[in-house]
Amino acid sequence: MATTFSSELLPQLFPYVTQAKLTSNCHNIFVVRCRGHIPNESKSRSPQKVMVSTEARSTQLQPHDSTEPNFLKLLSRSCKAAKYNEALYFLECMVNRGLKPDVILCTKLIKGLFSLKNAEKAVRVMHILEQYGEPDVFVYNAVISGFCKVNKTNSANEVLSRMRVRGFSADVVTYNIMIGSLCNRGKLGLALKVFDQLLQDNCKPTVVTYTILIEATALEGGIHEAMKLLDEMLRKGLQPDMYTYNAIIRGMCRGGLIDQAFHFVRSLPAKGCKPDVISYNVLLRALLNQGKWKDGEKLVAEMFSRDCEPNVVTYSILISCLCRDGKLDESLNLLRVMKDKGLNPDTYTYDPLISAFCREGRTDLALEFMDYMICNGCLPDIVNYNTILSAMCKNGNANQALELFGDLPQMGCPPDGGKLWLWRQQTLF
DNA sequence: ATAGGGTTAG
Repeated sequence: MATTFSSELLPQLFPYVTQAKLTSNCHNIFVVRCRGHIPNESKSRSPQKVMVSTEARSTQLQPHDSTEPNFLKLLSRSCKAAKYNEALYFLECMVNRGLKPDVILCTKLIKGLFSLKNAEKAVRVMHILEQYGEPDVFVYNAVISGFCKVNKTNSANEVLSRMRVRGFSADVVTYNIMIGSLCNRGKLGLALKVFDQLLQDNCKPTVVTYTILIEATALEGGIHEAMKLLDEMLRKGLQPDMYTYNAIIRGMCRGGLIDQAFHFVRSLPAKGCKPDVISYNVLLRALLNQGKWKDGEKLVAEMFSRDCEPNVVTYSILISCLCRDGKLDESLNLLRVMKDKGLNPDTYTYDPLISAFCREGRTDLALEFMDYMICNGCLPDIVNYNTILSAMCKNGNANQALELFGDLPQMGCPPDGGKLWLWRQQTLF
């Protein structure tokens, strides 16, 4: 089958890549060159990191020896620089010297450690606060949220009882974290039970609570049920915001009710709101999914005229749908247009193009394209790699796939659950 | 200092 893209277009778009095309193992060359830009947190705990600079000298906040570093300041700096392991070290130095830990910094630190997937250390910070400082509900919410995000419900519940034992009761944010987590895992029924608990606990739901439930309900129970929740929150005097309305719009679009979605969007000004770029993106996606390109174009024009300019996601949607319809030339063209407008394509933007090259049986071009994105400051994520790995396996190039697979950890992109999937693919051969 | 939104693979 002939490729649907013109090979002349590539050199114009990717001069750097095509120039290097003839060198073998091009992918790795780019990888090595670009890896230097990957920000890498210093994990150093060496004493020379704990130097006192003049501006780090003692202030009035914490009494300490003037020959000793100001650990509070160092802690704050490390947190700001997202060096959380280092920050934990300074926190430990602080409390070892009898200084009281700062609760706000510790909350940040907990979030940061969870983002490094280090729940254990995050819990250690909570313990330090309990022992040497004064934890508050923000701290416990951060820990509960961290556990919920990695689906450790039991640990989250333990923290919940722990905070209660210490005299803190769950607030609406605590409830929203738990409700949101359940909804994300498709357990709307349980989420609604927790919602009942919230009400019995004479805790007042907020617009966020209802928005979470509306989103999940639109997905599971349909838009009709979701609209009932919208009515309920209005009856309670809660004012929906664009998060809420966009959840409704998305629900309508997902159910194929595009006309109703448009009608709803047109009614927003009367409700004191106006559609934002997300509302438009949802509508655009729905139109293009039905192949309504003319209407899509009109909508994009409206975005410009309504002072709601297309953003990276808008372009990603257009590029994705063009690729789906086999219009690779136009996709590549659009990629250039968005870059000219100063928008930075991300992994979502590039993936449909990678996918399109793969569909043409050109995993070689897909790899080159990946080099191109790396050199444009966008590191491929696991989805991008899986796109290529999958194509390689399908084309019977399992060895090539395995080689690339082996490179993932050093690319700063360790394989996900797709590892199992890869082995499943392998058994086909 | 904490909670909710749009677009990628299989």
